[in-house]
Amino acid sequence: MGNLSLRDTPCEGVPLFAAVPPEVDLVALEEAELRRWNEHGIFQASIAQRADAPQWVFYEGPPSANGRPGLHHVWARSYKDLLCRFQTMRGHRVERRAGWDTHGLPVEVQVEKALGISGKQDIEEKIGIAEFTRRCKESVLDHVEEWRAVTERIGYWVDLDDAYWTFDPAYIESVWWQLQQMFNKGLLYEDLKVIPYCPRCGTALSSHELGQPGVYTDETEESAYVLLPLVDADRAIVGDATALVVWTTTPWTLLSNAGAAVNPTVTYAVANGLIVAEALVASVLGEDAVITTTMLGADLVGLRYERPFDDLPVEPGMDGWRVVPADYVTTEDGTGIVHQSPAFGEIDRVVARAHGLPTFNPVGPDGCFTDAVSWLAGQEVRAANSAINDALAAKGRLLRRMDYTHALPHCWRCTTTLIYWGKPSWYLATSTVKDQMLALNETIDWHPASIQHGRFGDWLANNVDWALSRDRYWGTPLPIWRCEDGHVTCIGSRAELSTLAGRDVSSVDPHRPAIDEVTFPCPTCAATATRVAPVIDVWFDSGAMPLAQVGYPHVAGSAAALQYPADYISEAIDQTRGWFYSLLAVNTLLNGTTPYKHVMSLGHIVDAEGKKMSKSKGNVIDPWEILSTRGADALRWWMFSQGSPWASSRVSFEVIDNALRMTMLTWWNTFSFFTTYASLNGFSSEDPRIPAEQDRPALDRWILSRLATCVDAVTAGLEGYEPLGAAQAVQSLIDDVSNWYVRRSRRRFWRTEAGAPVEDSLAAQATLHTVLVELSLVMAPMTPFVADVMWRALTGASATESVHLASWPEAKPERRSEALEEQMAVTRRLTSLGRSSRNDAGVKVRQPLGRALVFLAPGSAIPLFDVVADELNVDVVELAEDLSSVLTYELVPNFKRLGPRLGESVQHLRGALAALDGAAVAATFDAGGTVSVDLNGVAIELTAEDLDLRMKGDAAFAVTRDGSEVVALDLTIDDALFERGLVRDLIRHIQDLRKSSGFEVSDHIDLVLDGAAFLQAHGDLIASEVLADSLSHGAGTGSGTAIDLDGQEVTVWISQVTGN
RNA sequence: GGGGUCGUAGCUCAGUUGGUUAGAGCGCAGCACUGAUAAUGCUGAGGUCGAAAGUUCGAAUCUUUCCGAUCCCA
Repeated sequence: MGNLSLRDTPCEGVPLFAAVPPEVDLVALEEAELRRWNEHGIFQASIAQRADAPQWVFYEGPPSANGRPGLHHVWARSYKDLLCRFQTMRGHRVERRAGWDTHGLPVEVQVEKALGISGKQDIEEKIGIAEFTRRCKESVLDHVEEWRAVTERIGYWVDLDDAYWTFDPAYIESVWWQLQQMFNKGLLYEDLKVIPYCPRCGTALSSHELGQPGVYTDETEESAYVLLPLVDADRAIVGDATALVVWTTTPWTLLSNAGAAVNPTVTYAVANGLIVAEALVASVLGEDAVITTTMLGADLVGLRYERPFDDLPVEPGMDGWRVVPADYVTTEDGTGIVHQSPAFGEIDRVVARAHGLPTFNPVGPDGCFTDAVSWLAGQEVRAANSAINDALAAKGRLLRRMDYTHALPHCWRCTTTLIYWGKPSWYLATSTVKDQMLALNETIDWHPASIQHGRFGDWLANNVDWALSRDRYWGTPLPIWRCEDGHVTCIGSRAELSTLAGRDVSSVDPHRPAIDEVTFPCPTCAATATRVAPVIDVWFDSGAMPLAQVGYPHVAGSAAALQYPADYISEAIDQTRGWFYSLLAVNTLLNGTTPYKHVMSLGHIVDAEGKKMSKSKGNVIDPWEILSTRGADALRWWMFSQGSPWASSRVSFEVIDNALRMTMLTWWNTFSFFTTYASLNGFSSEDPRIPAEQDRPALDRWILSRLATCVDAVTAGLEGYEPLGAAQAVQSLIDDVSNWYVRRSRRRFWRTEAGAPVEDSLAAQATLHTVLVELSLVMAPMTPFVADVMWRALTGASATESVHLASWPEAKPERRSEALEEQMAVTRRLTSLGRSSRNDAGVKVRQPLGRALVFLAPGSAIPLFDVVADELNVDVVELAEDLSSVLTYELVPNFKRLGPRLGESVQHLRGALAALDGAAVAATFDAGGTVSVDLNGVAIELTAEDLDLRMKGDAAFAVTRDGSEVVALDLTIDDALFERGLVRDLIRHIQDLRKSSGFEVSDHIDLVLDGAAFLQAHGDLIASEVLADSLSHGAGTGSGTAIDLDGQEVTVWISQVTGN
């Protein structure tokens, strides 16, 4: 019977499947898909078709476009895209607006480099602020193009044409308005900020500059143990103490002393009339010092003392020179009491602010004492240490002076030793909303969960006010104007500024320097108010993004366009103190709510050695190297399937190729296999003869159950922000489809067995079709390109349609059968055991065997015996019931049940069970009985559930065992079995010959065999297996092919049947 | 120096509330299949779960300390 006669009759109007080759050029495929998506506006359509659907809000954390996008950016962008695509298919409207973080020091530094200049002086004098900020903007725009290209190429769907830009005037005005809200609540204030400062260059150094090699080198300074005499102290607490002792390595800061800090939980002692931490008495006061009293630091709080120097005038309301509590104080060194000078130590400043200590700054920008300290005026501060110690000694306030060597930072430009110096700065009072932020943090769903109370929670708990101002150029200008009398006005828009200025400045560039030129009469005193110099921290820009991206509230329609809060944000873990924090801080200050509900905090991409990628190490992988050779889906799939998103991941071409081969190409091959035969058979998924799913063979129902299980797992994984579980579920399904379902079903696709019912083949094709269609749906968010190509090929969709416009597959509980899945699992385990037996016995699968005995644990699922038999090439598989002759049971306690009941003695139970006859126990349990076992003299009753019965032992068979499951192969090979083995061998050789002769798989042949007379009895089998229309024995014409069948020579002639 | 995360097979990584047989892929060794074929599959070897102590009847899993890696901060 010819193949054509077996063709299904195609349904009208339903297109046939085109055969797809197994080789695939993913890069070309993806590029074609990108063009198609663009041409037909698929992304826009995916949002537009859900115009009335419930929103699922996503915020794009704006990348700072000051460099080329690297692989780590692709990493984060892939996870963003993943969930946005998923939630879209789930039926949400997911608007995604791109955003660019455009301001900031890194941009300025890059422009400085490009211009060959360095430092603020150069910028102002050589270039001018106007030209400089113009160049900064230009530089950002340059890089955005590269970002755009990568973003599109990886399939990250985000609206790049309607992106928000932090330099946009509407954005800046929204930032201003948000700052004004905070200012009006008294949350924006000016105070000193203590910064590492180079007195020679007159500039602060950034932490980045401090991180340069060679910046920290050892310096020796004259440190001092200083007495602070107590004033009006309560003797009940301090006993005979007369003074506190503090230690400082910077005596020059004593002029501005404002308080002394103790740790409230540390024990302090009075010895020789002086107070120091008890643990430090010997090191400060000597081994022979005698302790007369001890007390907790908390007891000392509030004590007053005489200030060491009184050069600086005390103003009304100042309340200093007392003991305050501070948890950071330790007894590692010094005296356990720490001198506080808020203008010269950042911790001091924070402590002082918390406890109302005054601040003095007698040091000028040149690093020298000012005239406020007449006897030191003009002296460089560190050089004055010795004179200061002399003065203390003269007053009897110096306990000890000594040289002390420690590492200090130096200016990388001029090697001058840096000092920590207080500079006026603007702060946001975030610490006033610390508890609120902590409470909001409890409502945020973090992935991984450890961030919530770990890195992020810790960071919030230690919150200090946000130092907002930056003395730079390219940033959002701080919207504060001040007159000579110090009256401060905070504006919220250019319109407001116009009103104050009495002229229209609503189209003035809100950047420096243009905005600096706008002045107005102070609303309080009418003196001229000018803008204060600083710009704001770029992190505020990004934190203000939920409102600012729509220009709220000034832009018309912005209130309606607001999307707040976000359901989902995702960035790398370094954003914990960056964007994750700035978003929460800004919005807590503004309206007391969290701006995001779910966060995915990603690990870093590192190189194959686990080192962070950096330009200086030269180990950076350019994303294009992968995108142009393996493609975006390969990269994405590797990311999602390789491991936890939050663990750092080692990337290399090797691991990506591996992921590609293992799953993507297997998947494609299965797809190709399906289309090959669907095309050949003229299959239509609408064919009315296709049996209903529940009427299909077990193998079909099994893979459909596995499919439903997989869909459920992917849904749960992506709904739960745990993509790894989703990817693993797909991976395992693809493996099951390819390596079990297709392999077991191949003959059903061939359609060559004359007697086989067409329904069976249709069932197989329809089943595989369903699996592949749903697989393309669940893979769509992960590998959007391949999924779309497959989905359209499988559904006959046109070029304007897309899997990304489709709905997520529904859960189909009716398809799932745990029992069937377990049955198949047992089947596969037994098959594996049987193969192991064959391996051990050295009997190849082509050689048929008579029977296999299988043994299962009581209550085990029953395998599909015919499948096991077929896989193992045995005639029968028998479930053996009485094992006592060849096998026995090992009785293992069910620890989970018995542990709590028996306690410690459970450990002896296993030994006690050895005395029992396993087979007898099994029989008793089967009959519903219980057994009694003697455990250390106590009789214990055990039920079937209390014991795990495992097979053990061996027999005259080839036996392989794993746990309770055993396969014993009967190795007896009689003449008949042996002959059948030879026939299989011959068939294989003929198939080889067909192929080497260039025949198609569907070509029919005429076959002539000469030799090995026993073959004549197997003619029908041979003929049907090799598609022989005729088979004759005896010499053929021409030269045949000689085949050796275990010593018997057979000569074979084949020729193609023509005119069929 | 402080804090976070991580240490599981030669390599890259899973491991669901603690349960007595710790898994996968790659690599390696052997074998099979030959109608998805320069493809694929199977079988196997390989682990004192970084170290030590503790909690527990029982620890890869919980606690503490130490060692190492890495990130953030100073």
